[in-house]
Amino acid sequence: MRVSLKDVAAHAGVSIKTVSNVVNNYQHVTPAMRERVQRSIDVLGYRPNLAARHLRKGRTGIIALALPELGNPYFAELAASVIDAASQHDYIVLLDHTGGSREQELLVSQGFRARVIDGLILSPIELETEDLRDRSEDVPLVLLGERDYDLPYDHIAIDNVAAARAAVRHLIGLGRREVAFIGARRGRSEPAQLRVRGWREELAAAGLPADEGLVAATDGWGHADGALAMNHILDSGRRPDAVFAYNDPMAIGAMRVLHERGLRVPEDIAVVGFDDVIEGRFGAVTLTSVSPDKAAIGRLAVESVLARLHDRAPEPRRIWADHQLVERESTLGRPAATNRGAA
Amino acid sequence: MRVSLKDVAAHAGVSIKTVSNVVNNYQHVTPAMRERVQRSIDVLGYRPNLAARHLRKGRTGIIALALPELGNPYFAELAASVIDAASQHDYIVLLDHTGGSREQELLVSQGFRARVIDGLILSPIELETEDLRDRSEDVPLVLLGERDYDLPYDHIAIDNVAAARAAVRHLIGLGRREVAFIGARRGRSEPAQLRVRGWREELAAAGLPADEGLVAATDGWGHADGALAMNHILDSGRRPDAVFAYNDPMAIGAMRVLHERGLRVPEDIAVVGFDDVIEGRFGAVTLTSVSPDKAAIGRLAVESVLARLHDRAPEPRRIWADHQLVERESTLGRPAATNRGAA
DNA sequence: AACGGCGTGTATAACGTTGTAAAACTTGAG
DNA sequence: CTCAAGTTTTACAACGTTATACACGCCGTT
Repeated sequence: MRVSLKDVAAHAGVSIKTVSNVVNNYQHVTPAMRERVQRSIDVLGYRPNLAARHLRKGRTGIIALALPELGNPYFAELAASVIDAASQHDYIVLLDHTGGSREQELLVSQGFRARVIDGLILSPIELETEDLRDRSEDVPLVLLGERDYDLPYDHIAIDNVAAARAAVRHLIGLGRREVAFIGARRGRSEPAQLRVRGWREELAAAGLPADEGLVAATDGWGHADGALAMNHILDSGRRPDAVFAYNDPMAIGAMRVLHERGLRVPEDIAVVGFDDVIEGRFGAVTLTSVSPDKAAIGRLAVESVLARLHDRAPEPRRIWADHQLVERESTLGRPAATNRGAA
Repeated sequence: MRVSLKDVAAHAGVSIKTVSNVVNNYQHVTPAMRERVQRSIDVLGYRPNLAARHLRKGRTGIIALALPELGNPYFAELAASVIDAASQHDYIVLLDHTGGSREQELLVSQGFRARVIDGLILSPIELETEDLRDRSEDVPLVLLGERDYDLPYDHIAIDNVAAARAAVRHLIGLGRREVAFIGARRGRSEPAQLRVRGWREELAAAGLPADEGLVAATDGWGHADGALAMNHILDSGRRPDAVFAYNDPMAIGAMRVLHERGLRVPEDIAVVGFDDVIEGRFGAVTLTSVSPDKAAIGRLAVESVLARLHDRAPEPRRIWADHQLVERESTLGRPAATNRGAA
């Protein structure tokens, strides 16, 4: 059986509370007493029972991180950064994945999935503002990612509109004129709305038409969805000279299709992705991408949720993380002359 | 404040234990009483306190899954499969990542990282047999992956030697004669030993020499490590006509180097990876790979750890999951004639 | 010599739940 | 109408921890 405070107390010949005081570094303990108790702790191999501590203090030391998709390396890297940040505050991270479905996101936000947590960091895809409005749960919630919510929760994200505009501006600067957008999500909600808006705004700023036929909606956000969307655009007879994808896996899926159809990247079509995942640096054509500061996002998310947990909670805020555009082969140089007006 | 059994009991005018009986579907409760209590539960919005339940029962309902690397999509997919399998048994998964370092793996195996778990599924990289031998922790442990341990724990893996032999046999069957192996790990431990052994055995079976100069050791198992290893082999003046990589990211890293150096895949050099990650299906050259049955591995791991937890524990066993070789473009066709003996 | 104040250690009562054993109700037979 | 046997409900203790309030001894001061 596991050894408890009582056993240590008996072994050291002191009261239970004194042992507890030593374990918790309570200040009013003489060095002699502290050492005597510590020796008993070491001898017996005592380790505190977290359930009992939790029951007493009302804290578990666990925060949950709910992500739509673990398979996407962006989220995997983000998870790693959250886990690291949390461990620096002696917190453990319970990873959950929602599959990006509204139903699962709702369950998570209302605390039905993981009921042993002090705080929750949620990266929603389909969840609506109204879904969160009547959240009865009392564990602190921090939102992550692109969606725009008007709610009393901290929200950490990069400036998606600005980032998308930078990507499109880069393409236009290379002489591209017909920039497709891949990954506007199908369905009533529009999670990619900010990036589409950035695309639209930057085209307008450059005096170019925003051809809505160059915006491809998809069901998911994986390689296959990007490939499907690219095929869809090309099958419609359009021939853009650039593609901006919602994320890197979709960009890579699109590049595969371009390769299959004999279109060269970047000569015929330039491609820009989003998230800067490692995979984009090792393809036959390396991928230009918007690189969010994942480490900062993870750190800020943990700090926000812990701040709220410890009641040092300021007003709910929107916190911006940095981003930058990383240029690689997929946008190298100006378009090949042959491509213009080929259709 | 949160509502407890006591509050519900007061509201329904019954004892605490009766409410508990209703919550736990205890059998000796009249339908009338059950409904009356249930109504109070619904009205007050009662939700059980897991910490108290844990303290009382000694179970948390959480199992930990410790993986070396979340960024590798193989592990991400595996994690998803474990999470799904666990949720079918009403268990929650706490994901931990060790970075593949011996120190972290040791901490995890001894329960210092996550101290609130009923069971542990660990995929070790560097951990030695001796490290686990004097494990004092009493939570059930299930091992995952390639390492070969002679210890009283369940171990779930595919037959790595057979899988590696199948990959090499496929290459030899295509007429390849100089097959390099990328990813024998540097350092005293040799986690890739089974796959190297398969490589060696199959070459021997085909009457081909096992040129140890074609085995490249690396520090890690990512894209960059594969690229480094490939460069190392080519810089040494050797010119293999096939490469078998420890995993898909390394294979893709190697393919990038081949592309940069103007070597064609598969004409000049065929490439086979391991794990069959999604990324391998969307490169300019799709990747032939050994595909382990990840869903089965996750399911078996969860079932093993829960069996041990519930004392239906049989002898420690080695459990084999299926695998198959998926052929794609990177091994399509026979070698180009020009390449032979080019060096 | 008595007293207040301070620093250190201790008994006790929670936290919310479930297992045990006993009490309180049914039911049916004599 | 009583009693035994069975069914349903209840009181209470325990799980391991920490907060509260108090007791004790030791100072220096009056």
